Amino acid sequence: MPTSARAASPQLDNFITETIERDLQSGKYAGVVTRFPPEPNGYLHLGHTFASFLDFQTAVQYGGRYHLRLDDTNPEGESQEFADGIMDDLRWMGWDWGENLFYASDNFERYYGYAEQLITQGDAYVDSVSGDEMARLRGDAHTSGTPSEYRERGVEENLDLFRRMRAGEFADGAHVLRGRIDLSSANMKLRDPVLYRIKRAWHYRAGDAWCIYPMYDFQHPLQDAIEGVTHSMCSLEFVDNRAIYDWLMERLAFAPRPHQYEFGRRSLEYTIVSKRKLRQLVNEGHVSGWDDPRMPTLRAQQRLGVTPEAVRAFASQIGVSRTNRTVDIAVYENAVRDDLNHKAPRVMAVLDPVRVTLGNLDGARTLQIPYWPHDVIEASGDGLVALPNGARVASEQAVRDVALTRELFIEREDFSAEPPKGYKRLTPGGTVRLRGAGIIRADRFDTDDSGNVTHIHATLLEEGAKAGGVIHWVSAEHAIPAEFRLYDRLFRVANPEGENPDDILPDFDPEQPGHESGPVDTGFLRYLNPGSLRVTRGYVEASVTSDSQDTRYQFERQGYFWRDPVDSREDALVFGRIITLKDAWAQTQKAESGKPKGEGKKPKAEAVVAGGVQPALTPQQEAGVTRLTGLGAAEGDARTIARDETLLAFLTDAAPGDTFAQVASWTVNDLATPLRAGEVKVRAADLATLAELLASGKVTTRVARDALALAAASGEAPAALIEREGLGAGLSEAELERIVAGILEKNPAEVEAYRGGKTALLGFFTGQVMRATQGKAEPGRVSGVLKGALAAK
RNA sequence: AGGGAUAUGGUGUAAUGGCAGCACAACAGAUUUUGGAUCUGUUUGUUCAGGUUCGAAUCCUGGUAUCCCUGCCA
Repeated sequence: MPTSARAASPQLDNFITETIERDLQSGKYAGVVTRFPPEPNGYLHLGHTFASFLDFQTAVQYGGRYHLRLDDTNPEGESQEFADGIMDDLRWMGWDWGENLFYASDNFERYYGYAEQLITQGDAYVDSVSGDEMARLRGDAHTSGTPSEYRERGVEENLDLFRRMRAGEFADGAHVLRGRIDLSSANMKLRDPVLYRIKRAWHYRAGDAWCIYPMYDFQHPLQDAIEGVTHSMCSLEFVDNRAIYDWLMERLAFAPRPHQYEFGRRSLEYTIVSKRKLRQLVNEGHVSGWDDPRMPTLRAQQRLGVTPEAVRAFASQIGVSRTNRTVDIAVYENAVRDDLNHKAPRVMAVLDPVRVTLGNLDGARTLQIPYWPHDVIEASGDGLVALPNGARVASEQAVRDVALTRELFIEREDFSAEPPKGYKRLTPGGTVRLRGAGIIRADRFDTDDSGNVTHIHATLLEEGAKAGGVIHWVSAEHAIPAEFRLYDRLFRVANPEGENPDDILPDFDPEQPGHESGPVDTGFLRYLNPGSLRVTRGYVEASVTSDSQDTRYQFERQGYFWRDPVDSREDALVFGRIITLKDAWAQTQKAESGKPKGEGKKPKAEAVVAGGVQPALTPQQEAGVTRLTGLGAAEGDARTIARDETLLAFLTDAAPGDTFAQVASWTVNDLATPLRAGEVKVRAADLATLAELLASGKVTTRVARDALALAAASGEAPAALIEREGLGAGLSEAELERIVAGILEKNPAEVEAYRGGKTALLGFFTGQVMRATQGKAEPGRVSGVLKGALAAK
């Protein structure tokens, strides 16, 4: 149920929601409108999950509206099939955008109108140089661009050419429409970006109605504005494009207008999400298709049997920030397991069978074995648990019939003739519990020529027998044969698109060419995991035949499985493994099998020795340093000031004398940033009295700095400000003690923790006192009084 | 190289001058008719060097590292 999943999602709380809350508070927008804008040229994958979740869930959280937008402005590679696929996948995830479905291609006419408006305003022009020439003229990082000879065409000529571009009078590439912004901008995006290009291509929706198509940088902001989007989120690589976004909004005077916010992408260990590489995997047959359960596409995850709730839980858990990050695959696996644990009834299947004969059992017994373990039953709120068909019943009724017969199968791995230390399953002469059926003892076993165990002869023991472990089993007569597909990670390394110098290919053949010399972009193929799909034939207990096809099970001790929705048939069952159970035994085995010890952790990056070097100063700057230190400024402050025109200029009218050092320090530490932003209204000359007040102990450092910040913003003289606010008056001992007592009373838990030894809380209390006294308390005294008060009683 | 962005345990993310917290992972123990789940506990962190401050992950200065931009893709 999407609704319950939504309710279960924890609140988004990140730098974007902070902005939204401010915007809502200030009344900038009446409500929140977001959009998810995929281009229909491929299928959605786990990476998109994050972006769509962020877009949609943010709107949900603020009671706003979310739009689905197909960003189909480049006909190449786009199709209705992809558009439909995207919509199917998003609906599977539980999203419902109702009326708010948009195709960029529906607005080609409006974009065109805005383009003419820009031309008319002189903000856009038709350029007629070749692509190569345009790239050359754009310049590079240290050369500014050169205007093309067409940049100064008149409005009429531009309009005429643009209309003829639309009319199809020119060949592809003959002309483009460019924004006239700034050819010398350090932001390359602003060097007259292309707005429209001529491209004779069949559009899957617009057909051949257009031979010019708008570029992303032009179309996207307009479409946001047309839809009434308020907060437009995109990934980090669009940071530079925001300048075009803002330019367009300003030139076309949209109000209220949307704003763009960028977030860091999330990639996932052991997966790739590059459209080109995914296509390569499909086309070259490394996987069976876009829905091969090992693929990161949503349709593949759907076929794998992962639930949308799990995918959403994952999306909400990975966090939002302004850094691209790679998420630990364990987070995804945990979300999948955690979701299935309470949804998947337990049944038994033997994937790799070996025959067991219970010599003392004649005839069949029918056992009733519970679908759920005790802990899931206990965790059920209403005391009811589900049957595979979904009906909720009392836990005693949540059972299925399982036949116990003389001939059984158990898992090959659950018998060991030479058990390793700590092995808890069946051994020669040893005992083990058959899940739900009792304890058996292995009396003897047969092997084939190569020593493989072929048959175990065992005895079912009486009640009261003891066994160290429990294994699963099925009746050889009653169980249903089935194929099992055991999926593992598609890649052997966490970062298949990276270098992986430590990687050793499993079957490395130095004769085989291509390891070193292969094209770089196919390098990821060498990291394919040869064991990513293992197929076995075994048996599943007969009870599953009466369950619905989409039942997800936990095959006890094996993992979560369901019928492959494509290949499984009534008379030829195929079960795919959604995910394994966690396997603590495998962990300890791996640990035992002697990995080199002392591997510990990787050494921290060496401290850079040259960390403390100061930049070289020009002779003139050196002279400035000498002059400033002569006036009393500290060496470090002097060096900072001498290198900065703004700070230097500010200090020219500072009073010489005892107060200079303090004023210089404030200039560097408190005023530098607002000074450079041109936001400081106070003069350095006015700061001398403040420095005197501080030096004479009339005000505390804290009050002085608060006054400084206020004065800088307002232009008022700081001394007058202190006078007006009454911040100069000292605090009597009695007043301070009263305030301290009040604070201790208000924070009993912290007081107790402090007395219990958490002395770090002294900082917390100090902060409380400073806040309560508006900084008037002297920190030195506060500490003493606090310690005294906390020690008392 | 010019511009832009970013940096908190193994991984991801909080802490908006005042207790470095949470999740996943790992480890240990308890519990268990799943070597699952659950419960308890533990280990591990502010990129570096200075500075301001009673107090810095947070403010200032400088360094380092990583990513993005120079498509008529999005």
